[in-house]
Amino acid sequence: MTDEARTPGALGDVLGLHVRLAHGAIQRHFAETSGEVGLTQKQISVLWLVADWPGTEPSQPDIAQTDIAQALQMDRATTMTLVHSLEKLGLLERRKSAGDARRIGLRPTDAGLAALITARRAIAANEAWLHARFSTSEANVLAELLARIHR
Amino acid sequence: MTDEARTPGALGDVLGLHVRLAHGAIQRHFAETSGEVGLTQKQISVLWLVADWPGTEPSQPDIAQTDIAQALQMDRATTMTLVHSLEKLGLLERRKSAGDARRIGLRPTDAGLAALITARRAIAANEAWLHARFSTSEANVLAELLARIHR
DNA sequence: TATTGTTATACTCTATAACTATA
DNA sequence: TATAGTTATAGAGTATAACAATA
Repeated sequence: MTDEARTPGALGDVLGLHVRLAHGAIQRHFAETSGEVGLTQKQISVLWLVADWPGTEPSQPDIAQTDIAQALQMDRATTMTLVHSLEKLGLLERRKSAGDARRIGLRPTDAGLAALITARRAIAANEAWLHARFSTSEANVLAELLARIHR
Repeated sequence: MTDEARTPGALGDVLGLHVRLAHGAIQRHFAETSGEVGLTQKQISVLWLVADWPGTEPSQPDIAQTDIAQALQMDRATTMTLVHSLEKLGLLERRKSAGDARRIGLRPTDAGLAALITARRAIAANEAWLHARFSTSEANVLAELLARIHR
């Protein structure tokens, strides 16, 4: 198919718009149903990443802001805002990396791990709402196609 | 599949995250490559909607903010910001509807129609970048699955 | 020179709540 | 009562640019 042929003739043909509207719908639904959680999806993503980071062994370096920025495809400054908001809430703590003094390692606090359990439940509920309209294979296809965009 | 079974075990299993990252990637690419256009994707969507509105016949009412809010799934206040920004740029004009004095009909100006041509070219380029990773049928599937989320 | 974190700043998007005018 | 537009306000999210400390 040539580029000409796929030039959108109507607004509804624009794939980017479908992604944007879907994103908005998901955001809205999460905001409306996650009242008790008190964390945004983005904050939860960060907390989740920090908690899942494999470097719990002393030899491995803790996760740092750069790693989060890369994983979630954000600017360093944007990442800082998120990380500091979680620190302010007492959900993660920061300490200088042993190996590289520029890096500041991040670890979830006990409160952070507890909050993550609640938060993941809210994410799971949101996912269930989302998946309700798809078969398992459709959901897998959707995730794979979307990953091609952001990978 | 039960809800239990689809509870995400890792952050990468979260479908909502894939939508969010894909949305971000598209936004970023458009922002980086659309320099000359001077309009955001959202502004272009509004201008496009106004220009495509069928009510050019005197009998039909012009499109109003409420219609845009519904089509793009935005709050009325959010819609206002967008519409006013386009009016300030001289790309569309507003005038009271003949039938219903509460509605303010929107029409593209000549400058608006000219800007839309350039803007649609930028959208087409962004779409081409997006579609480059999909076959035609994959793109159709993706659009359809996303529509199920926001429809 | 490059990387990490930081600060300051700004813009877009989004929404809520309260208001006016009209239906 | 309900709808359309408005205003004021606020909070996310995002990014850029310039800076200090470290590699």
